[in-house]
Amino acid sequence: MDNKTVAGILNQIADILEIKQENKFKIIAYRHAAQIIENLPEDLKTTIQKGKLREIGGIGEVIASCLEELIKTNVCKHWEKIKKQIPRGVLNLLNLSGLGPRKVGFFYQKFDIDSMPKLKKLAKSHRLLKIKGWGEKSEKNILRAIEMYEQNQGRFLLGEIYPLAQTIVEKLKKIKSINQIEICGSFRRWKETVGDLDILITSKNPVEATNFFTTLDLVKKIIVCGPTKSQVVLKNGIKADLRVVSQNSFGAALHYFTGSKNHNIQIRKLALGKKLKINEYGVFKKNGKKFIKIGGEKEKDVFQAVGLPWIPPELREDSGEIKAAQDKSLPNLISLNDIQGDCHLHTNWSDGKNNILETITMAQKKGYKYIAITDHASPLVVTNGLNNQRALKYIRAIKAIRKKVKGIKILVGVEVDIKKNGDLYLPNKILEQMDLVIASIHSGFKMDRQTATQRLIKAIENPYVNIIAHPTGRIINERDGYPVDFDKISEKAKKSKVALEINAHWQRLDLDANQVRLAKENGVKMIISSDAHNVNSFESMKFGVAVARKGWLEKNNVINTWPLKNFLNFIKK
DNA sequence: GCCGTTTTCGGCCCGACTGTTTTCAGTCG
Repeated sequence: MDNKTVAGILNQIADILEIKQENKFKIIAYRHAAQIIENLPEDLKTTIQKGKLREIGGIGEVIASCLEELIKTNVCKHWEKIKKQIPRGVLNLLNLSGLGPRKVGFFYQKFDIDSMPKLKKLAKSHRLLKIKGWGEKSEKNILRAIEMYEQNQGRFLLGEIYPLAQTIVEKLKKIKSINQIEICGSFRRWKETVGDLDILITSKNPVEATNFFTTLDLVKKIIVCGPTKSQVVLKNGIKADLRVVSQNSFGAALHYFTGSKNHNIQIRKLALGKKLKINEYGVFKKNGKKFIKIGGEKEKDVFQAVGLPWIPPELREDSGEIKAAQDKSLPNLISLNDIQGDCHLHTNWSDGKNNILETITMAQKKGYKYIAITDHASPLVVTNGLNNQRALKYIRAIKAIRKKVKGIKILVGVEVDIKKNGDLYLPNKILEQMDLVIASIHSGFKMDRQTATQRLIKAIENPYVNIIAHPTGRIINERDGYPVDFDKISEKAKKSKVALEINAHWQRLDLDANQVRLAKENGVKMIISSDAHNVNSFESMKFGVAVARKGWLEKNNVINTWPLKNFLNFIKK
């Protein structure tokens, strides 16, 4: 049972407790635990084996024993018992916008509604109108929520939303009464997926700003429209919120709407201990019965009020950043400007779009000091991969072109497939002619943990391999990665001077932030690569850097932030 | 259910908007 499944079970327990209207703090405890397990960088099973489960804050006796039971037997008595009380279909209704546990519980008890079709039928029958507190709008909202759910489920990938977000900001910037604009939420924290866009602005004329926003040509539907808060659904299906605050509250609002929720809760708890109140309007000090505002224009006011330095948004996941800030041990995070070279690039020698020279020209434009051309060597037809003969020609071609290029070091590289048995698709006598060898898996994804681990370890042991690309093979929201024993891989990679890749393509982001953090703790070096298949995709680098930042990486952890000499030294084995 | 440099019991973050109400519960983030 993987961590995601376990987290799902904890959330399901919380859902049931909510519908049953149990103690809300119990519910929060289960949800909190679910989030902890979901963000755990290693297998829960490993954590349990190491005896570290009970050391995690937020996991107490009850939940810990439930987790142990789940890992051991795939079931847990408490869960088995409780899930019989509320049908699965009822829980599913909680996914409808505007429907919470009270309403869902009410429908189930009063009308035996346990599925969306039944709920739809009920809303259309107008039977609800006879009940006090329910009117026509409520009925319409239920039907609208079902329609929206059917059209669009789940979160959007950051990379697909990024250009849209930029467009919205550009449009809002044209309104004179709007001063500051910032997209907050998981977008500002650079989460790999975003559920919605939280846009924060300051404006002298909130009504004008709100009207402009809700009537943008990108808007499909208006859901909420108040004087300071509005919410719309955009044409691609994502929700976007606009909040308008005054200038002197901007910092507090920025912090508040950036989240994460759990991070905010921790900060506000600290504030309570100092007899302060923090909300989206500012930091307030208690004076008798009144509260006096003592800050909030700048985001750092919030942190300062609770005795902390400013914490970068990427770290605000309630995963140790507050303690690190208290201990003055926050990492000095890597930034996009630190990247000296991109060493995973494809050209039209395999499945890339541009030729070698066009690729080099783009690298020069980006100001890189070095790059590696790394076309596929693979039996897969779709990759147009190099075989032995073409690989030799390819090497000669790059060498011929690089003679004519100045100011940037061009490395001859290859991304060679790792076969099922862990051997590489090219023989060592060809690999030894490359400056840099990336090994990666492109087929045979269905492996158990031991097989996958062994396959990667064998590749790492090859004396010519420098980098393992997209180490888990996942595609976000499409394909789970193969399960690997991360400790073993890390240990072997460290020993063999092999770097693990952070693949910056926004559909991959592989390693992910939690794995990156674990790799850092394990002392493995990493490399951030765009895996660009055309020159426009060089831009993906920022998403990879974001993953590195979310994984607490500093410059020294990432070999392509190093000067050329040090980089070459690392890949010379 | 979890937690503790005021606590092993008694707390647990905070406010806007909606839809239906005449003062508020439910939902959301």
